[in-house]
Amino acid sequence: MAVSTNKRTRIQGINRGIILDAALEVFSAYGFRGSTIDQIAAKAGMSKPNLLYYFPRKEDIYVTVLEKTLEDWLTPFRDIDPDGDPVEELRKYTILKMKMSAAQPASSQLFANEILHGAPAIQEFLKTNLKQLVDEKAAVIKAWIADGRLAPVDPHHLIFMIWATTQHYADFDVQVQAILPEESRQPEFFDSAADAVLTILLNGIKPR
Amino acid sequence: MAVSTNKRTRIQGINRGIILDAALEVFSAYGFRGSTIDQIAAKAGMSKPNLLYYFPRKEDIYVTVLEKTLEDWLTPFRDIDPDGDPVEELRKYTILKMKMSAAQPASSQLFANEILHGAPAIQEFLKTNLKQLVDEKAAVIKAWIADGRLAPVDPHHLIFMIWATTQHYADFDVQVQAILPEESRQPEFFDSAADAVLTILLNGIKPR
DNA sequence: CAAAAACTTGACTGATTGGTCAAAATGTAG
DNA sequence: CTACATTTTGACCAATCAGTCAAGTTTTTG
Repeated sequence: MAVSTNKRTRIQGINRGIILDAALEVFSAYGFRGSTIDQIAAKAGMSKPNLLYYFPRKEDIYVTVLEKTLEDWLTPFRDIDPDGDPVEELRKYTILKMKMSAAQPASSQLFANEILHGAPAIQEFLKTNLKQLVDEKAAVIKAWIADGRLAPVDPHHLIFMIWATTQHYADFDVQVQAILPEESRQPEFFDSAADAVLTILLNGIKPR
Repeated sequence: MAVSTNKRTRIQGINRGIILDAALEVFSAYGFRGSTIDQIAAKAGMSKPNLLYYFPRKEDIYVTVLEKTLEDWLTPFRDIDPDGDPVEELRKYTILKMKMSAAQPASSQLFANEILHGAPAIQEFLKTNLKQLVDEKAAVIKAWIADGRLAPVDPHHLIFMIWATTQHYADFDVQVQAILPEESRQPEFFDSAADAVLTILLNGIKPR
């Protein structure tokens, strides 16, 4: 992490990156209201006024982290290939999302928290950019169905289902870990989770 | 709502109920840290000191609402009948959860928020009561699979999948509404959502 | 290497908010 | 109707926290 973000100078690039990394951890754990600038500053290893030198308001940090995160999570969705094999494309996408849930639960949690509380910072984005992208991919799925290469299911709800299921493992991790039998709670646990999810999902949408 | 809760006196019963209803609305919308006692008191139509007369600490209100909510959501899960038809039992359960997501999104959101932030107030409950209940139902599903009445899938992950998918419609409502085509955003929208979810899910788990 | 620009921070401020308290108002039992 | 218990509230307090400011320190530039 710690990717330099819009570096005007060398130091700016480094420090903005450090701050955003710290902010992701803090905001995802405690939510916007539950996080303090002091916490983020401490985690970033700098004083509060120094942090405010880079991001004048708490909200600026939050929105910046959120937007960066959103882009990350949308990339694999964009990459769904209309010319690929339907089942294979959806398997690939689902596995990728499961892997992201395992590797970066914090960013999924940050996003979940934002939506859960009414998406005050990104409602516009959802209604415009995201909606357009989803409509696009829904059309692709519709075409696959028309060609008889996928069972007839509502594309939007199929997309929701993949999102819900995969992100569940990041967002509800505490619950998953509390419930799963001890022997399943290994590092490779995500593989078997992906297996189970894919079995049900793919059998559910294969053409009949 | 406004069910009298452990009424010592008539007034206590009424007012505790009113407070808990108000608290559910406020906490689910803003989270624990994001909600203020003043907000809850205002929504309950009483002064802050009066509210604190019934629940001495903010956390007391929160925990009480959370526990009440949890019980509500677990009841239909408990009711899954080992002697019923597997596919029919899971269909019934899924539809019920979809309906609850539509009718009481606030309580689902309250719970989601708690888990999302590490379940500080109910971790013990998850590890003991909930785990035991889930293990029980997982055993039922396992038996169904052994009898060839259900496709072989990991029971725990199947349960997670149903939870994730159904609660998604309550917890991510803002996103769902932002993305769904306008013509699908009718009151009956939940029926078509349930349809789509059930189609995929049930086809995914029917014995092959 | 000197001057300017960029960066850093201790000390502070005002607003918010969880919780207290003592006095008043209301309800209830005999 | 009276005495007692319960309920209600305005005024207040202490802690927390976002954001400011002025005075420093470090880095860059010519």
